[in-house]
Amino acid sequence: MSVPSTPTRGRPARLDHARTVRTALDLLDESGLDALTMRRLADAMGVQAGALYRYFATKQDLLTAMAERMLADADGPATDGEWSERLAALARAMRTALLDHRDGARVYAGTHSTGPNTLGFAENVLGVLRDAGFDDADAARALMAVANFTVGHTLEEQAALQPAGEGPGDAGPADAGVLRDAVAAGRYPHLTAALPVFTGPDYDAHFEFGLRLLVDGLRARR
Amino acid sequence: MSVPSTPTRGRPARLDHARTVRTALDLLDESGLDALTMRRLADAMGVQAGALYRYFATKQDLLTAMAERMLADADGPATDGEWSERLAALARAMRTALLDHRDGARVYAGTHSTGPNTLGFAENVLGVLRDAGFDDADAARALMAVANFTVGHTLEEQAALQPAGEGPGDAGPADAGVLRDAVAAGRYPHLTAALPVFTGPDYDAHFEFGLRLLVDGLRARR
DNA sequence: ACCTGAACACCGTTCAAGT
DNA sequence: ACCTGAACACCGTTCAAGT
Repeated sequence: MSVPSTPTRGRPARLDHARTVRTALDLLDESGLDALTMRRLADAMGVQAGALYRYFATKQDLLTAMAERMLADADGPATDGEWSERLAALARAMRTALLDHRDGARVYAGTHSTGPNTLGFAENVLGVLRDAGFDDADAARALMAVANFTVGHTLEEQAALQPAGEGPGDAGPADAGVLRDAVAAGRYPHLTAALPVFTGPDYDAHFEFGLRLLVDGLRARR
Repeated sequence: MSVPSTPTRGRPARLDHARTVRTALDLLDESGLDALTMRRLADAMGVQAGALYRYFATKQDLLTAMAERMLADADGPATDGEWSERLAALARAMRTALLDHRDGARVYAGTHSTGPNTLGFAENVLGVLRDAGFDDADAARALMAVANFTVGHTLEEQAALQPAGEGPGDAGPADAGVLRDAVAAGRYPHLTAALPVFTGPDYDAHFEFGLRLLVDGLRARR
């Protein structure tokens, strides 16, 4: 009882689950997913690479823990208002949570967390939908549709964001020129007309458009 | 003029772009993306790993060529009928093209092809939408929404398909049990109700549901 | 021109041994 | 109990040298 309540006193443990995940997310933001290696993470924690395996059985487990932690920011209390606006707010929160970390969507897409943040988010979305009158099957499938769209969109958005040459997938600003040249080289009248919309950087509007389609589709179904 | 028109006569070249991409897709189907290394591909072609770099500047270029080739199967002539059914048919063709190869969605999501199959597919979708009366911006954004949903969905579907233990992301059939346990351990009334839909393997229905939402959303907008 | 051989600078993961 | 040191079995990529 008389021991200090702050366990950081005394010889601080160099490694623990939460601190390691936080450091990994910092490293992700600084250098991207491709540069996030167990060795570099160990370095950042002042430890040898092998020591990480006392806390994470595999690198995949680490990535899953990172994905779970990201979703903490999307797992807030549901806003009030109409079901359609509450659903949209949750989808926006998910996109924002992934955008908050470099390669966030790639990390999320490559894992399958069953942690409280991930399940809590799903629970919130399902609650909004079931309260709105959708049955179990429709609510479940609507959640999947919204989540899959959001992940697919954010994957694309973050690929377009990163500077060319970094990470896989030669997306990025330089990609716009490559795409323009490729479209110009062939006979793509429709693509030529639509090209300015693609190369334009207004991903907020793109996301809102797709989200609107899903919500309106759900409204038509109710 | 008198040389044989079949260049396969004489000493056959061990390497060429198209044959290498085909072999890489075969290897992908057999062993999955994580087992697709430049060394193993070189082995399958009867060549040293370094030799591949005469045809592909990086492994990323190889993956992009693979993605481009996959989409050949989605780039057929547009069917006739109503715009909504033509659009749905194109989305289904894309999903099928990705499903046709193990980890197909992961390969596709990690690349940004500007080849004729990829651009041709986009051109087809845009043509259907613009012919239906959508303006350039709406057509472009509708294409993105449908493509992003399709990729997100198929990513999820293929992750759930693969046996546990293989590839990253401990999805797979075993994942259903993990998810069930996690849901049972917490207080998730909505998730508990919806769980059978998630663990059920009817991905066709899941895809059709999301696709329907998007199409109905577009109909409401026209 | 096309490919080999060998190297460079890394990886994830394991595990006996130290403290 | 927690971490080190060192190894194992690999990677993607480069490049002089061969044919």
